[in-house]
Amino acid sequence: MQKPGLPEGTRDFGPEQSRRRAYIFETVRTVFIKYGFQPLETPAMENLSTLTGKYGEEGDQLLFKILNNGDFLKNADPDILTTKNSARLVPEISKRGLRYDLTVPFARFVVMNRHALTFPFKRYQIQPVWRADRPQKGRYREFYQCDADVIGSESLQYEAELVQIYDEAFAKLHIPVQIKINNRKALFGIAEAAGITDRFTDMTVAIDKLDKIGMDGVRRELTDRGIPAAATELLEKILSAPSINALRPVFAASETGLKGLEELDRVFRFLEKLPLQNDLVFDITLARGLSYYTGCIFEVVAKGVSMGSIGGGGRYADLTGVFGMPGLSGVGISFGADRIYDVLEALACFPKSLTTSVPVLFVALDDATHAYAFECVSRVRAAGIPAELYPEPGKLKKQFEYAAKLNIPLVAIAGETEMQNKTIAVKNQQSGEQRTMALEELMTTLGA
RNA sequence: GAGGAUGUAGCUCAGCCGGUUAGAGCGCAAGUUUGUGGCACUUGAGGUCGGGGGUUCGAAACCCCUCAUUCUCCCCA
Repeated sequence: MQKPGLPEGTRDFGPEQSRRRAYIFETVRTVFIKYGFQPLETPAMENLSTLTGKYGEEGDQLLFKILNNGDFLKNADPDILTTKNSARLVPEISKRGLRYDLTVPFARFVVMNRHALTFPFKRYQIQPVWRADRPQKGRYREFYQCDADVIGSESLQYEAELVQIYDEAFAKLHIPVQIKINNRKALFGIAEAAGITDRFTDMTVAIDKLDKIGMDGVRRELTDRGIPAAATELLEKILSAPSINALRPVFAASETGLKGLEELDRVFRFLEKLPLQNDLVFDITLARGLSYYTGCIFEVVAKGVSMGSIGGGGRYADLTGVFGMPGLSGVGISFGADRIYDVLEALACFPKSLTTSVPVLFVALDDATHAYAFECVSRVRAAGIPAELYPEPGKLKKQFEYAAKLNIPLVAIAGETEMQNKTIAVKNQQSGEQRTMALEELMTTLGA
């Protein structure tokens, strides 16, 4: 016998968890559909060549690789085998991997199906992704993303729409959030102003941590990364007055920087007269890791819960270029369903109705009434009402306990008398009240 | 990749410096109640103390190794 277990960072979802997760997916999906996004599903595994090189060096290490089938060592290069160089061995023995996000598979899909698609193409996708990261709080090795992307248009209208989607979905989920927005071009403008465009990535990584490690920490980080003191000083000045208008003079010499501010301005103007239920804030320190972002970038954090970001996204000018279809601009957002789950739990914000499986349980006392109850439960189901019948007639104690444990609010008892009178004794589990009624009345109560 | 923490009953955990038959709460099963759950009481089942090795008269406890889980950093949803 072996002890059962799960791979690190993965989880089972019991009935209640599954119902709660479905609630999150449905809420998000409903909003996606409302904004005209179309469903898409792609395989769990992709060719490794599709995935590698898209997420930076770190990302490649976090990819789950799938071992080739068959005698995969037979054709592997013997030199590589003997040198034990893992990095070089991987392509020899693995040609597929689990997807790391939904955006790259989407780009692959768009390129492969360009003739069949109408642009701008808006798709949503709700599927699991896998990352070989070290699991910790709010971080799993298998987790769901709910993505909405539109590709084939540069209109900033879509940035505004995606903000509305975030706002609407989180309002529906009753999670108060802060939607942060920034623009990679604005970030580049800073680098230009500071004369450190060659250290752009180092710079963004450092200032991204401002709210976490403070200005002193950022200064240290910049110095450690070898950014000159003069540039650091200027950065400090810029970060201390972070509003779109305040940045304009700084970017006087940076065309890209000004363009970034302009784009941000457009997005805010779209939304100006349309009140949001959550905060939309410009945050110049927001950087986001994925290197393919080129324009506006988003991140969502829940207020009052320390959980990292529960959503993120942005615009990428040329995501499909690597697959041979350049010049197609896209913008998208992602909801981190698993973290949203954790936040909803921390906030105790799940609807109570999600704990009930069926509204009524039928119970019987002996074989004869069991048959009668079977008829009753069938008729109730035929009317479209979920219902259950306990499989063992007799001991009512057991049957009532079953109803209590499954949170079933009504128990319908079929006894000798009820069967003869074509009625059913219905007990309300919460109030303890019990009344004998015709089956039709029960169905009416349950809203048939 | 770097560093901490924790592994004892189905679950959550107690078990202090090594010392008799390893405990509690919850849960589970049966009963008090053969047409009525939650409450109460009674009884019962259930443990290779993560695994391996070592120290010792004696190890759940101390040491080493190993496996697993979890948290932090890096990075991210």
